[in-house]
Amino acid sequence: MTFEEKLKLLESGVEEIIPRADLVAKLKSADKTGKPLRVKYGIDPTGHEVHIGHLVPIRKMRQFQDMGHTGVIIIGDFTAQIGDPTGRDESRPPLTAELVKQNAANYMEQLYRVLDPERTEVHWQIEWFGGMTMSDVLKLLGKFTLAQFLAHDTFRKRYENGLPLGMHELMYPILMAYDSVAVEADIELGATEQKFNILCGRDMQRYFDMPEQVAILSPILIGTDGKQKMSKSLNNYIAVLDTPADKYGKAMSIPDASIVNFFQYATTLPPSEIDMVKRELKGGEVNPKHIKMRLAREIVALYDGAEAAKEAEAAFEKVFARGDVPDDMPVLEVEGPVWVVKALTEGGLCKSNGEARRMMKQDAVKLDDVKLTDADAELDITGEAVLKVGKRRFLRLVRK
RNA sequence: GGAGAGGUUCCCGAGUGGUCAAAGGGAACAGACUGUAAAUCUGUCGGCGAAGCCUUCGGAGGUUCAAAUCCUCCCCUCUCCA
Repeated sequence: MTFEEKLKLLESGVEEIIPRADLVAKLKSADKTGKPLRVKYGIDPTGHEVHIGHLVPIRKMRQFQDMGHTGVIIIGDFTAQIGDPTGRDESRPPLTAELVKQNAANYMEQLYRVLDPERTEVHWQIEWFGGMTMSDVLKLLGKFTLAQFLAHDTFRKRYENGLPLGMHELMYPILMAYDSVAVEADIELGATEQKFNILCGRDMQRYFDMPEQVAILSPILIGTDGKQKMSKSLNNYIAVLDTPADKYGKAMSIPDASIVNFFQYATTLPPSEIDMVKRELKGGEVNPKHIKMRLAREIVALYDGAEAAKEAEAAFEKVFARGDVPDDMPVLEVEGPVWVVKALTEGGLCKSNGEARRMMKQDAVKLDDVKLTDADAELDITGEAVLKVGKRRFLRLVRK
Protein backbone atom coordinates (compact mmCIF):
# COMPACT_ATOMS: atom_id res chain seq x y z
CA MET A 1 0.00 0.00 0.00
CA THR A 2 1.38 3.38 -0.91
CA PHE A 3 1.47 6.19 1.58
CA GLU A 4 -1.33 7.95 -0.25
CA GLU A 5 -3.49 4.86 -0.16
CA LYS A 6 -2.91 4.41 3.51
CA LEU A 7 -3.80 7.97 4.23
CA LYS A 8 -6.93 7.70 2.17
CA LEU A 9 -8.03 4.60 3.99
CA LEU A 10 -7.41 6.18 7.38
CA GLU A 11 -9.38 9.22 6.39
CA SER A 12 -12.33 7.29 5.11
CA GLY A 13 -15.47 7.17 7.19
CA VAL A 14 -14.09 9.82 9.46
CA GLU A 15 -15.86 13.00 10.40
CA GLU A 16 -12.95 15.15 11.41
CA ILE A 17 -9.21 15.02 11.85
CA ILE A 18 -7.65 17.66 14.04
CA PRO A 19 -5.23 18.68 12.73
CA ARG A 20 -4.92 16.74 9.54
CA ALA A 21 -1.47 18.02 8.81
CA ASP A 22 -0.19 16.48 12.01
CA LEU A 23 -1.59 13.12 11.05
CA VAL A 24 0.28 13.24 7.78
CA ALA A 25 3.46 14.27 9.53
CA LYS A 26 3.18 11.57 12.16
CA LEU A 27 2.51 8.88 9.61
CA LYS A 28 5.48 10.00 7.55
CA SER A 29 7.79 10.05 10.49
CA ALA A 30 6.60 6.62 11.59
CA ASP A 31 7.31 5.32 8.12
CA LYS A 32 10.78 6.77 8.25
CA THR A 33 11.75 5.69 11.75
CA GLY A 34 9.80 2.43 11.78
CA LYS A 35 8.44 3.39 15.16
CA PRO A 36 4.74 2.54 15.39
CA LEU A 37 2.29 5.26 16.29
CA ARG A 38 0.42 4.90 19.53
CA VAL A 39 -3.29 5.06 18.80
CA LYS A 40 -5.39 5.55 21.88
CA TYR A 41 -9.00 4.77 22.59
CA GLY A 42 -10.58 4.93 25.99
CA ILE A 43 -13.43 2.80 27.15
CA ASP A 44 -15.66 3.32 30.10
CA PRO A 45 -16.39 -0.04 31.60
CA THR A 46 -19.83 1.06 32.68
CA GLY A 47 -21.91 -1.45 30.77
CA HIS A 48 -20.88 -4.76 29.37
CA GLU A 49 -22.63 -4.85 26.07
CA VAL A 50 -20.72 -3.40 23.16
CA HIS A 51 -22.73 -2.32 20.17
CA ILE A 52 -21.59 -1.69 16.65
CA GLY A 53 -21.70 2.06 17.20
CA HIS A 54 -18.85 1.71 19.67
CA LEU A 55 -16.90 -0.14 17.07
CA VAL A 56 -16.73 2.59 14.49
CA PRO A 57 -13.54 4.01 16.08
CA ILE A 58 -12.37 0.52 16.98
CA ARG A 59 -12.44 -0.52 13.36
CA LYS A 60 -10.40 2.55 12.62
CA MET A 61 -7.92 1.36 15.23
CA ARG A 62 -7.73 -1.95 13.46
CA GLN A 63 -6.77 -0.19 10.26
CA PHE A 64 -3.91 1.44 12.09
CA GLN A 65 -2.90 -1.90 13.50
CA ASP A 66 -2.89 -3.45 10.07
CA MET A 67 -0.40 -0.78 9.10
CA GLY A 68 1.83 -1.81 11.96
CA HIS A 69 0.80 0.74 14.55
CA THR A 70 -0.08 0.06 18.15
CA GLY A 71 -3.58 0.23 19.53
CA VAL A 72 -3.71 1.45 23.10
CA ILE A 73 -6.90 0.77 24.96
CA ILE A 74 -7.44 2.63 28.19
CA ILE A 75 -9.79 1.08 30.66
CA GLY A 76 -11.35 4.02 32.42
CA ASP A 77 -11.56 2.59 35.88
CA PHE A 78 -11.50 6.09 37.32
CA THR A 79 -13.58 7.81 34.70
CA ALA A 80 -16.12 5.02 35.10
CA GLN A 81 -16.61 6.24 38.62
CA ILE A 82 -17.67 9.55 37.14
CA GLY A 83 -19.59 8.52 34.09
CA ASP A 84 -19.06 10.44 30.90
CA PRO A 85 -21.10 13.61 31.23
CA THR A 86 -20.95 14.17 27.48
CA GLY A 87 -24.37 14.22 25.94
CA ARG A 88 -26.04 13.32 29.18
CA ASP A 89 -28.38 15.44 31.10
CA GLU A 90 -28.02 13.67 34.35
CA SER A 91 -25.34 12.28 36.57
CA ARG A 92 -24.62 8.62 36.63
CA PRO A 93 -24.37 6.51 39.72
CA PRO A 94 -20.84 5.30 40.38
CA LEU A 95 -19.88 1.66 39.90
CA THR A 96 -18.21 -0.73 42.26
CA ALA A 97 -14.64 -1.76 41.57
CA GLU A 98 -15.73 -5.36 41.19
CA LEU A 99 -18.27 -4.50 38.54
CA VAL A 100 -15.80 -2.34 36.65
CA LYS A 101 -13.37 -5.22 36.52
CA GLN A 102 -15.93 -7.60 35.20
CA ASN A 103 -17.26 -5.14 32.66
CA ALA A 104 -13.78 -4.43 31.40
CA ALA A 105 -13.08 -8.10 30.83
CA ASN A 106 -16.30 -8.54 28.91
CA TYR A 107 -15.65 -5.42 26.95
CA MET A 108 -12.18 -6.45 25.86
CA GLU A 109 -13.40 -9.84 24.78
CA GLN A 110 -15.83 -8.13 22.45
CA LEU A 111 -13.28 -5.64 21.17
CA TYR A 112 -10.96 -8.45 20.19
CA ARG A 113 -13.50 -9.45 17.60
CA VAL A 114 -12.16 -6.48 15.73
CA LEU A 115 -8.76 -5.68 17.15
CA ASP A 116 -5.49 -7.47 16.61
CA PRO A 117 -4.43 -8.68 20.06
CA GLU A 118 -0.80 -8.77 18.97
CA ARG A 119 -0.81 -5.04 18.45
CA THR A 120 -3.00 -4.02 21.32
CA GLU A 121 -1.88 -2.63 24.65
CA VAL A 122 -4.35 -2.43 27.47
CA HIS A 123 -3.87 -0.01 30.33
CA TRP A 124 -5.88 0.83 33.38
CA GLN A 125 -6.07 4.36 34.66
CA ILE A 126 -5.16 3.16 38.10
CA GLU A 127 -1.64 2.60 36.75
CA TRP A 128 -1.06 6.34 36.77
CA PHE A 129 -3.85 7.76 38.90
CA GLY A 130 -3.45 5.19 41.65
CA GLY A 131 -0.30 6.82 42.97
CA MET A 132 -1.24 10.45 42.58
CA THR A 133 -1.35 12.78 45.53
CA MET A 134 -3.77 15.62 46.10
CA SER A 135 -1.13 18.06 45.04
CA ASP A 136 -0.68 16.22 41.75
CA VAL A 137 -4.39 16.42 41.23
CA LEU A 138 -4.48 20.13 41.98
CA LYS A 139 -1.76 20.69 39.45
CA LEU A 140 -3.81 18.97 36.77
CA LEU A 141 -6.89 20.93 37.71
CA GLY A 142 -4.98 24.16 37.50
CA LYS A 143 -4.36 23.64 33.80
CA PHE A 144 -7.96 24.30 32.92
CA THR A 145 -10.45 27.04 33.60
CA LEU A 146 -14.13 26.99 34.31
CA ALA A 147 -14.74 29.16 31.27
CA GLN A 148 -13.21 26.48 29.06
CA PHE A 149 -15.60 23.96 30.46
CA LEU A 150 -18.63 26.16 30.25
CA ALA A 151 -17.84 26.66 26.60
CA HIS A 152 -18.59 22.97 26.23
CA ASP A 153 -22.20 22.43 25.31
CA THR A 154 -22.86 19.55 27.63
CA PHE A 155 -21.71 21.40 30.69
CA ARG A 156 -23.23 24.69 29.71
CA LYS A 157 -26.63 23.25 28.96
CA ARG A 158 -26.77 21.33 32.17
CA TYR A 159 -25.72 24.42 34.04
CA GLU A 160 -28.12 26.75 32.27
CA ASN A 161 -31.04 24.42 32.55
CA GLY A 162 -30.60 24.14 36.25
CA LEU A 163 -29.70 20.48 36.14
CA PRO A 164 -27.33 18.95 38.64
CA LEU A 165 -23.72 18.99 37.56
CA GLY A 166 -21.26 17.37 39.92
CA MET A 167 -17.78 18.83 40.39
CA HIS A 168 -16.38 15.39 39.76
CA GLU A 169 -17.97 15.42 36.34
CA LEU A 170 -15.75 18.32 35.41
CA MET A 171 -12.86 16.01 36.16
CA TYR A 172 -13.85 13.61 33.44
CA PRO A 173 -12.16 15.39 30.55
CA ILE A 174 -9.16 16.13 32.73
CA LEU A 175 -8.58 12.51 33.63
CA MET A 176 -9.05 11.49 30.06
CA ALA A 177 -6.63 14.16 28.95
CA TYR A 178 -3.98 12.95 31.34
CA ASP A 179 -4.37 9.42 30.00
CA SER A 180 -2.96 10.71 26.76
CA VAL A 181 0.07 12.00 28.61
CA ALA A 182 0.50 8.74 30.48
CA VAL A 183 0.44 6.53 27.42
CA GLU A 184 2.14 9.05 25.15
CA ALA A 185 -0.61 8.91 22.62
CA ASP A 186 0.07 10.03 19.07
CA ILE A 187 -3.49 9.71 18.02
CA GLU A 188 -6.74 9.48 19.88
CA LEU A 189 -9.83 7.96 18.39
CA GLY A 190 -13.35 8.69 19.43
CA ALA A 191 -16.79 9.68 18.33
CA THR A 192 -17.40 13.32 17.48
CA GLU A 193 -19.06 13.84 20.83
CA GLN A 194 -15.64 13.20 22.34
CA LYS A 195 -14.14 16.20 20.58
CA PHE A 196 -13.90 18.32 23.67
CA ASN A 197 -12.41 15.56 25.76
CA ILE A 198 -9.90 14.58 23.13
CA LEU A 199 -8.85 18.15 22.51
CA CYS A 200 -8.29 18.54 26.25
CA GLY A 201 -5.80 15.74 25.76
CA ARG A 202 -3.88 17.88 23.30
CA ASP A 203 -3.82 20.74 25.80
CA MET A 204 -2.65 18.47 28.54
CA GLN A 205 0.15 17.02 26.45
CA ARG A 206 1.27 20.51 25.59
CA TYR A 207 1.41 21.39 29.28
CA PHE A 208 3.63 18.39 29.75
CA ASP A 209 5.87 19.39 26.86
CA MET A 210 4.87 16.47 24.79
CA PRO A 211 3.93 16.29 21.14
CA GLU A 212 0.19 16.74 20.83
CA GLN A 213 -2.01 13.90 19.77
CA VAL A 214 -4.13 14.01 16.66
CA ALA A 215 -7.85 13.72 17.17
CA ILE A 216 -9.60 11.40 14.75
CA LEU A 217 -13.30 11.76 15.23
CA SER A 218 -15.73 9.21 13.93
CA PRO A 219 -19.31 10.02 13.18
CA ILE A 220 -21.85 8.86 15.68
CA LEU A 221 -23.71 5.87 14.40
CA ILE A 222 -27.42 6.37 14.38
CA GLY A 223 -29.57 3.77 16.08
CA THR A 224 -31.85 1.23 14.45
CA ASP A 225 -34.73 3.62 15.09
CA GLY A 226 -33.09 5.99 12.65
CA LYS A 227 -33.62 8.89 14.99
CA GLN A 228 -31.26 8.91 17.90
CA LYS A 229 -27.69 7.81 18.33
CA MET A 230 -27.20 4.15 18.88
CA SER A 231 -27.22 3.46 22.56
CA LYS A 232 -28.06 0.77 24.92
CA SER A 233 -30.45 2.81 26.99
CA LEU A 234 -32.53 3.66 23.95
CA ASN A 235 -32.61 0.03 22.98
CA ASN A 236 -31.87 0.87 19.37
CA TYR A 237 -28.58 -0.93 19.10
CA ILE A 238 -27.05 -3.91 17.39
CA ALA A 239 -24.77 -5.62 19.87
CA VAL A 240 -21.56 -7.36 18.94
CA LEU A 241 -22.77 -10.38 20.84
CA ASP A 242 -26.20 -10.45 19.24
CA THR A 243 -26.78 -13.63 17.29
CA PRO A 244 -26.34 -13.31 13.54
CA ALA A 245 -30.11 -13.65 13.19
CA ASP A 246 -30.69 -10.79 15.62
CA LYS A 247 -28.11 -8.61 13.91
CA TYR A 248 -29.72 -9.30 10.59
CA GLY A 249 -33.22 -8.64 11.87
CA LYS A 250 -32.27 -5.45 13.61
CA ALA A 251 -30.54 -4.21 10.49
CA MET A 252 -33.68 -4.92 8.49
CA SER A 253 -35.73 -2.86 10.88
CA ILE A 254 -33.90 0.38 10.27
CA PRO A 255 -35.82 3.06 8.37
CA ASP A 256 -34.94 3.46 4.71
CA ALA A 257 -33.69 6.95 5.35
CA SER A 258 -30.84 5.56 7.45
CA ILE A 259 -29.61 2.96 4.99
CA VAL A 260 -26.82 5.06 3.57
CA ASN A 261 -25.70 6.12 6.99
CA PHE A 262 -25.34 2.51 8.05
CA PHE A 263 -23.52 1.57 4.89
CA GLN A 264 -21.08 4.37 5.46
CA TYR A 265 -20.30 3.81 9.07
CA ALA A 266 -21.28 0.29 9.95
CA THR A 267 -19.74 -1.55 7.03
CA THR A 268 -16.36 -1.61 5.35
CA LEU A 269 -17.64 -0.99 1.86
CA PRO A 270 -15.39 1.31 -0.16
CA PRO A 271 -16.75 4.76 -1.01
CA SER A 272 -17.28 3.80 -4.65
CA GLU A 273 -19.64 1.01 -3.64
CA ILE A 274 -21.48 3.29 -1.30
CA ASP A 275 -21.98 5.76 -4.10
CA MET A 276 -23.56 2.99 -6.05
CA VAL A 277 -25.90 2.22 -3.20
CA LYS A 278 -26.87 5.86 -3.07
CA ARG A 279 -27.63 5.88 -6.77
CA GLU A 280 -29.70 2.75 -6.51
CA LEU A 281 -31.75 4.20 -3.70
CA LYS A 282 -32.27 7.40 -5.58
CA GLY A 283 -33.13 5.68 -8.83
CA GLY A 284 -36.10 4.00 -7.23
CA GLU A 285 -35.80 0.95 -9.46
CA VAL A 286 -34.51 -1.33 -6.78
CA ASN A 287 -36.74 -2.08 -3.82
CA PRO A 288 -34.98 -0.54 -0.85
CA LYS A 289 -35.66 -3.77 0.94
CA HIS A 290 -33.08 -5.52 -1.21
CA ILE A 291 -30.53 -2.85 -0.56
CA LYS A 292 -31.21 -3.21 3.11
CA MET A 293 -30.76 -6.94 2.87
CA ARG A 294 -27.33 -6.37 1.51
CA LEU A 295 -26.64 -4.02 4.37
CA ALA A 296 -27.79 -6.59 6.88
CA ARG A 297 -25.56 -9.19 5.24
CA GLU A 298 -22.57 -6.88 5.35
CA ILE A 299 -23.08 -6.14 9.00
CA VAL A 300 -23.46 -9.74 10.04
CA ALA A 301 -20.51 -10.80 7.93
CA LEU A 302 -18.31 -8.22 9.56
CA TYR A 303 -18.65 -9.81 12.97
CA ASP A 304 -19.76 -13.36 12.36
CA GLY A 305 -18.47 -14.17 8.90
CA ALA A 306 -20.00 -14.45 5.45
CA GLU A 307 -21.37 -17.91 6.11
CA ALA A 308 -23.32 -16.78 9.14
CA ALA A 309 -24.64 -13.85 7.16
CA LYS A 310 -25.98 -16.14 4.48
CA GLU A 311 -27.65 -18.33 7.04
CA ALA A 312 -29.14 -15.37 8.82
CA GLU A 313 -30.58 -14.15 5.57
CA ALA A 314 -32.07 -17.51 4.71
CA ALA A 315 -33.62 -17.76 8.15
CA PHE A 316 -34.98 -14.26 7.87
CA GLU A 317 -36.54 -14.96 4.50
CA LYS A 318 -38.06 -18.12 5.81
CA VAL A 319 -39.65 -16.49 8.82
CA PHE A 320 -40.65 -13.08 7.57
CA ALA A 321 -41.13 -13.41 3.86
CA ARG A 322 -42.73 -16.84 3.90
CA GLY A 323 -44.22 -16.64 7.36
CA ASP A 324 -42.60 -19.90 8.28
CA VAL A 325 -41.10 -20.67 11.67
CA PRO A 326 -37.37 -20.46 12.33
CA ASP A 327 -35.25 -23.58 12.74
CA ASP A 328 -33.82 -22.43 16.01
CA MET A 329 -36.02 -21.37 18.83
CA PRO A 330 -36.26 -21.90 22.56
CA VAL A 331 -37.87 -25.13 23.63
CA LEU A 332 -40.26 -25.76 26.48
CA GLU A 333 -40.92 -29.31 27.51
CA VAL A 334 -44.34 -30.07 28.85
CA GLU A 335 -45.55 -33.16 30.61
CA GLY A 336 -49.22 -32.91 29.90
CA PRO A 337 -51.77 -30.25 29.11
CA VAL A 338 -50.49 -26.76 29.93
CA TRP A 339 -52.34 -23.58 30.55
CA VAL A 340 -51.56 -21.25 27.60
CA VAL A 341 -50.66 -18.35 29.79
CA LYS A 342 -48.19 -20.47 31.76
CA ALA A 343 -46.61 -21.71 28.57
CA LEU A 344 -46.16 -18.16 27.34
CA THR A 345 -44.51 -16.94 30.53
CA GLU A 346 -42.45 -20.02 31.27
CA GLY A 347 -41.25 -20.14 27.73
CA GLY A 348 -40.10 -16.54 28.08
CA LEU A 349 -42.39 -15.20 25.40
CA CYS A 350 -44.18 -12.92 27.85
CA LYS A 351 -42.95 -11.22 30.96
CA SER A 352 -46.01 -11.78 33.05
CA ASN A 353 -49.33 -13.54 33.01
CA GLY A 354 -50.92 -10.17 32.49
CA GLU A 355 -48.87 -9.55 29.38
CA ALA A 356 -49.68 -13.01 28.11
CA ARG A 357 -53.38 -12.36 28.53
CA ARG A 358 -53.07 -9.01 26.81
CA MET A 359 -51.24 -10.53 23.89
CA MET A 360 -53.98 -13.06 23.48
CA LYS A 361 -56.59 -10.39 23.65
CA GLN A 362 -54.75 -8.58 20.89
CA ASP A 363 -54.75 -11.55 18.56
CA ALA A 364 -50.99 -11.85 18.79
CA VAL A 365 -50.76 -15.47 19.89
CA LYS A 366 -50.73 -18.41 17.56
CA LEU A 367 -50.21 -22.11 18.02
CA ASP A 368 -49.10 -23.67 14.75
CA ASP A 369 -50.80 -20.86 12.82
CA VAL A 370 -54.03 -21.13 14.72
CA LYS A 371 -54.97 -18.00 16.60
CA LEU A 372 -55.44 -18.48 20.32
CA THR A 373 -57.79 -16.10 22.05
CA ASP A 374 -59.04 -18.01 25.06
CA ALA A 375 -56.78 -17.13 27.97
CA ASP A 376 -58.14 -19.98 30.01
CA ALA A 377 -57.37 -22.63 27.44
CA GLU A 378 -55.24 -25.62 28.21
CA LEU A 379 -52.89 -26.74 25.50
CA ASP A 380 -52.74 -30.43 24.99
CA ILE A 381 -49.89 -31.10 22.63
CA THR A 382 -49.11 -34.37 21.00
CA GLY A 383 -45.58 -34.44 19.74
CA GLU A 384 -44.63 -30.81 19.35
CA ALA A 385 -46.05 -27.47 18.34
CA VAL A 386 -44.85 -23.94 17.84
CA LEU A 387 -46.19 -21.15 19.95
CA LYS A 388 -45.81 -17.68 18.48
CA VAL A 389 -46.31 -14.21 19.89
CA GLY A 390 -46.25 -11.34 17.47
CA LYS A 391 -43.97 -11.64 14.51
CA ARG A 392 -40.78 -12.57 16.17
CA ARG A 393 -41.25 -14.47 19.37
CA PHE A 394 -41.26 -18.22 18.97
CA LEU A 395 -41.30 -21.19 21.29
CA ARG A 396 -41.28 -24.87 20.51
CA LEU A 397 -43.48 -26.87 22.83
CA VAL A 398 -42.43 -30.48 23.15
CA ARG A 399 -44.48 -33.14 24.87
CA LYS A 400 -42.27 -35.28 27.03
C1' G B 1 -26.35 29.57 56.96
C1' G B 2 -31.20 32.38 55.09
C1' A B 3 -35.37 32.58 51.51
C1' G B 4 -38.01 30.08 47.67
C1' A B 5 -39.21 25.93 44.14
C1' G B 6 -39.16 20.83 43.49
C1' G B 7 -38.60 14.88 43.84
C1' U B 8 -45.11 11.09 40.53
C1' U B 9 -45.39 4.82 37.15
C1' C B 10 -39.40 3.47 31.26
C1' C B 11 -38.94 9.16 30.05
C1' C B 12 -41.46 14.02 30.08
C1' G B 13 -45.46 15.65 32.81
C1' A B 14 -50.83 16.42 35.16
C1' G B 15 -52.85 15.36 39.69
C1' U B 16 -53.59 19.03 46.47
C1' G B 17 -58.20 13.92 50.92
C1' G B 18 -62.23 9.48 48.31
C1' U B 19 -64.79 8.53 41.62
C1' C B 20 -56.38 7.23 41.33
C1' A B 21 -52.97 1.69 39.17
C1' A B 22 -52.89 7.73 38.80
C1' A B 23 -54.80 12.66 32.79
C1' G B 24 -51.85 13.90 28.42
C1' G B 25 -47.52 13.14 25.39
C1' G B 26 -43.15 10.22 24.07
C1' A B 27 -40.96 5.45 23.93
C1' A B 28 -42.27 0.42 23.70
C1' C B 29 -45.44 -3.74 22.42
C1' A B 30 -49.61 -5.90 19.54
C1' G B 31 -53.37 -5.73 15.36
C1' A B 32 -54.58 -3.78 10.12
C1' C B 33 -51.71 -2.14 5.76
C1' U B 34 -46.47 -3.50 4.21
C1' G B 35 -40.69 -4.64 2.72
C1' U B 36 -39.51 -6.70 10.66
C1' A B 37 -39.13 0.67 5.97
C1' A B 38 -41.90 5.16 6.40
C1' A B 39 -46.78 7.20 7.03
C1' U B 40 -51.63 6.10 8.86
C1' C B 41 -55.56 3.91 11.80
C1' U B 42 -56.74 0.73 16.20
C1' G B 43 -55.57 -1.37 20.80
C1' U B 44 -52.31 -2.37 25.08
C1' C B 45 -48.88 -0.43 28.33
C1' G B 46 -47.78 -2.60 37.76
C1' G B 47 -48.49 -7.85 39.77
C1' C B 48 -51.58 -12.11 40.89
C1' G B 49 -55.01 -18.70 37.19
C1' A B 50 -58.56 -12.18 36.64
C1' A B 51 -62.29 -12.74 41.60
C1' G B 52 -61.28 -9.50 44.27
C1' C B 53 -56.91 -8.56 46.31
C1' C B 54 -51.66 -6.95 46.66
C1' U B 55 -47.53 -3.42 45.61
C1' U B 56 -46.42 1.73 43.51
C1' C B 57 -46.26 8.56 43.61
C1' G B 58 -37.93 10.45 47.32
C1' G B 59 -37.50 7.74 52.71
C1' A B 60 -39.49 6.84 57.71
C1' G B 61 -43.39 7.78 60.92
C1' G B 62 -48.31 10.12 62.00
C1' U B 63 -53.61 12.16 61.29
C1' U B 64 -58.08 9.96 58.92
C1' C B 65 -63.21 5.31 57.81
C1' A B 66 -59.97 6.82 53.48
C1' A B 67 -53.49 9.74 51.78
C1' A B 68 -49.68 10.78 45.60
C1' U B 69 -52.62 14.55 48.03
C1' C B 70 -52.71 16.80 55.19
C1' C B 71 -48.82 16.81 59.51
C1' U B 72 -43.67 15.63 61.56
C1' C B 73 -38.71 14.27 60.84
C1' C B 74 -35.05 12.83 57.31
C1' C B 75 -32.60 12.38 52.28
C1' C B 76 -31.78 14.58 47.47
C1' U B 77 -31.96 18.56 43.45
C1' C B 78 -32.45 23.52 41.62
C1' U B 79 -32.75 29.11 42.11
C1' C B 80 -31.63 33.62 44.67
C1' C B 81 -28.96 35.92 48.88
C1' A B 82 -24.05 35.50 51.68
